[in-house]
Amino acid sequence: MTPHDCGDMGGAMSSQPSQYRSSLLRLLEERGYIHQLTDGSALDELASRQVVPAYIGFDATAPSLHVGSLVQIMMLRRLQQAGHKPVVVMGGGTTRIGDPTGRDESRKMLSDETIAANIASIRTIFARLLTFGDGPTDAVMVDNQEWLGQLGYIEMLQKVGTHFTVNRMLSFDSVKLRLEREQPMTFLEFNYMILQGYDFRHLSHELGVRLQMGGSDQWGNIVNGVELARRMDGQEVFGLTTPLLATADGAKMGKTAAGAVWLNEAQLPAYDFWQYWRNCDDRDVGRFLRLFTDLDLSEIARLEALEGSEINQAKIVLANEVTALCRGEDAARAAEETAQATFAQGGVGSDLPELAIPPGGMTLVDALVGIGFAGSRGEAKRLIAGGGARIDGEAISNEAHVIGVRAEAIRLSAGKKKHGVLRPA
RNA sequence: GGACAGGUGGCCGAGUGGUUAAUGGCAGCAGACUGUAAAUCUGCCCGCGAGAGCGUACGCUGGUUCGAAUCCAGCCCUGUCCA
Repeated sequence: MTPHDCGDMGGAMSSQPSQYRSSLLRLLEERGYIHQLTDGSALDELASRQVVPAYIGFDATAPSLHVGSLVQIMMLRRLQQAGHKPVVVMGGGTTRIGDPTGRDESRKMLSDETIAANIASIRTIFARLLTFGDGPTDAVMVDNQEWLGQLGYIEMLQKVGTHFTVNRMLSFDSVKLRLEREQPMTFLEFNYMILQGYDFRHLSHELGVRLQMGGSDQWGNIVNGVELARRMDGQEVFGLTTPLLATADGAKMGKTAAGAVWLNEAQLPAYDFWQYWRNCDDRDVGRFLRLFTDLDLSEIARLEALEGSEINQAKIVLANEVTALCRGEDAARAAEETAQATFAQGGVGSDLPELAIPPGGMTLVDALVGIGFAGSRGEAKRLIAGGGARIDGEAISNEAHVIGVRAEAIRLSAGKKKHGVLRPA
């Protein structure tokens, strides 16, 4: 089944000239997006001959996607850059089922209103990175609830169910994993792969979509769709997956201390978003520049060759570029200026979180909690005891310390990276 | 429907009457070292309280006991096997 790769999660930059002729596959290959492909040469052929409408499905479980989905979003951008048509499929229907892939537990059910609101919110990030419209290579967004919601159960069993054998379904990783770990998998979830396969077939049939892309964990689901389209319509369609995006130290991408790295401003301020990229592992810089920025490969090669502390220049470029793409130029500039003022000059920047001090002053503990650097008073005290709390750069070890009101801004820090500003109310 | 095994802190996983806010690992936070990197070492890691302490917590509800995550009963949920 899922042909696992040989374990090379790195850039996989092939030194030999590309085997592909189409600008699409060349572009995707040289920037490190390709992990597996169902039929490379046939797709290459198709892409060099016509506009290929291609889709990627996204979940609607939260009001924002996070960095883990950015590879897929950027891949749609590349697709459009190469002259093809991106189709964004929102999983309004499948979110009601819950993708069991990589999960031990069933997902909570979301209400229709929540799902609709999530989709509306997620739409904003796509609007930044893709050009939508009615033209041949303009992006479109559809919600699979539109067709899945129509499907009657009997109809579904007859049309789609006959093409799946339980034997095969049981052999899929997503199912096997649950069974092996003796975790429950409901019939509802078991059907997820059928519905996702049906998505592909539907889009192929109705919109002429020829390619589905996704993360490497989606390989099984994608292949199901490829086979379903062939069986139901005799139509050849293609699948392509990206490498699993782990950071160099092995962590799944997109999670940090504070939680997921959200793409939407409402879920994560631009300054924090910028910092996420600024703080990436040295080893990830080149790969991230290729995947997440539009910079020329020659420029990227120059940046990633920087050694020692010089590499920090590349990280700043990375942070600026990605933030500009996802949040806009202004947000990127403000974040960089704030970082410069805060870290390089030891001052305070305009983008830092702020907290007003009441006339009578306030305790350090309350300030740390109030500004969000500590989740509880106890946590704030531990931070102070551990020597991590600083006022104007000076560590304060007294738990009962009271911050007085001053005319100028006071710089409050928790550790070396989290900084905030206190101002008189 | 039956037999058996289970449900512990963000996750994994010990603990089978008191010294258990609960061993250990992972994740996370902070300190040292650095380059706002990695690796390493050290400390912290339920809430409230300055503190003694208090409050909550080991699926749910009740019970036994001076005392329960630990014993008993009922219920809910999960897995394995059987029907």
